[in-house]
Amino acid sequence: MTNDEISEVLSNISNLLQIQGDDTFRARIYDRAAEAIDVLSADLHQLAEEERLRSIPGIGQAIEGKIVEMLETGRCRFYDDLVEEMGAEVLDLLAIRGVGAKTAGRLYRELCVKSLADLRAAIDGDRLKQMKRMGAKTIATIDEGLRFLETQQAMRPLWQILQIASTVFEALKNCSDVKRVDFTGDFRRREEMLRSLDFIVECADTGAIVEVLSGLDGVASPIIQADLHIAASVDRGFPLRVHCVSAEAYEAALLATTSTDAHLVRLNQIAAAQALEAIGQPPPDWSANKTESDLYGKLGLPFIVPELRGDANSIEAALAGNLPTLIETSDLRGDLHTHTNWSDGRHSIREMVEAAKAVGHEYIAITDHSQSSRVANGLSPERLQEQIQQIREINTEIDGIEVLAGSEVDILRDGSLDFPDALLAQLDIVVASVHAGFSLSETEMTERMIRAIENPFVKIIGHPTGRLLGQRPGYAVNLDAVSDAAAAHRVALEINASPSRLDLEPSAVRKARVRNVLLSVNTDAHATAQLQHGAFGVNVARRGWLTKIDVLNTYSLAALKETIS
DNA sequence: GCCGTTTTCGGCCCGACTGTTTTCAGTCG
Repeated sequence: MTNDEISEVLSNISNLLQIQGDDTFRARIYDRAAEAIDVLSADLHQLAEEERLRSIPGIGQAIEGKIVEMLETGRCRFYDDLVEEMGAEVLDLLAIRGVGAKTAGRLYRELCVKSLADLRAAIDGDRLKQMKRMGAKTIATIDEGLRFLETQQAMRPLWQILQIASTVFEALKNCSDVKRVDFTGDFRRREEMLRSLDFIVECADTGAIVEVLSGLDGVASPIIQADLHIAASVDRGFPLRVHCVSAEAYEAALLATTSTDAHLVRLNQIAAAQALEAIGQPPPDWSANKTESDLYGKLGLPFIVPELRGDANSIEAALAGNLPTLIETSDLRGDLHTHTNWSDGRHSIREMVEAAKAVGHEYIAITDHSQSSRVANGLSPERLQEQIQQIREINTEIDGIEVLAGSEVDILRDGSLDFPDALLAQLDIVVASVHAGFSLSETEMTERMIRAIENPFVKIIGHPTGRLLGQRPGYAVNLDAVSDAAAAHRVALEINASPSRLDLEPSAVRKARVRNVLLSVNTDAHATAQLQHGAFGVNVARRGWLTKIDVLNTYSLAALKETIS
């Protein structure tokens, strides 16, 4: 098992113990151990071999034993027994905004709520009212949080499906009956939230596909459906579909399955105007043996990339000759939002800088948290001074990359910043973000963010809506007003590339672009490996119609410095 | 369950905010 997997098990143990009503101090120890492993730069296997697991703060004899068991057997019996007894679904309750371990525990023990569905039934059956300290407002908050999760239940964040997606892709590719395979559907359009995982294969034998899928860990109940589709599920009931087609029909089917209905309907209107049969299932004769490019060409259109096939707008733009040349991941020349172990990151400044250099970046900004973010070990003004000093030294010692001294400074409730201007003035770049006080009204939040934008030292607004994919909607804010202010003050809005954020989202990016806002695709990396997450952000940027010049960190170092000076 | 003791049990932790209370319990970042 990997560090991350072991950390997750320990964190789940902590939550299950708390829900069960165990001693909170005992339960929290598991969470602290999970956190300690989460920020650990060393490999647990290595530490175990050297018998140094106990050197990790918060890990004693008992947890050491469980870690060793997991490393050796891939299982933890103590955890398995808890799951056996309580069910794994009770952990889903903790994803609800406003429900922590205490409330989940009371719901579990007093109302026998063991899943989101149980909670829905309890709320609808008015059973929460009977609990102590459970007033109308609290119930409404829980109901609202649950409703949000219910809207997300049929979807999965892209990152959560990535691993199994690549496993299935490789297995299909290696199947001797399969001549060709591609991703299609939501995944190929690079949606950040998927409704299904779709593949298209050139293969005459659907039975062979079922056989391949049956042999894969993490894929459940593959069956052949009518019209050569194979349906299965992955990741607790998430739909997986494989479309089997002939060589002649392959690319027409790829086009049809990649496009949303809106995109395909518009394409077929154009086809109809030329007296051509509609593209669909089965593909018409005129499309046989044509590539996707040929098919668009036949309709008088340039090739439209999958990311822009979510609606018909790209077709209108193409007809008008206004299709943008979209940004590529290779256009990114630096990262302007990263963390180190000075605050809540895993690695040192030097490690982050070396890793950024390995990614191919020309510059990296170190932007640790500011003093108000106490849980994130935010830097005091004194520590920031010290860090600036150290960054300047490292910059002279390391060749081939420029290290910028920065800060991800909190935007306080009133829109003022968490550090005085005199300190911000010493930094090369300031990212300003909201980390607390999410419940302001839209007007207040908008004013708060605009006030931050108006600060002359602020160059980027970090994760502008605060959303967490599938977990938390963004806070109420008027993004049009924020965009206008950002454009006026030449402050960039961030596309936070952290796969669990992807904030701004594509439609907001597109609106910002129309308002002449500069954007910045940053990883918000808290560990060296996360410096490679830029591609997730570029997906969003592409779906938001961005070209290279719309994105601050595609600039050369000189151009960047001029822009942010 | 972990940690650190003038060493074997007693205390664990960060502060703002909210809702349900009338002094506090719980969540969140």
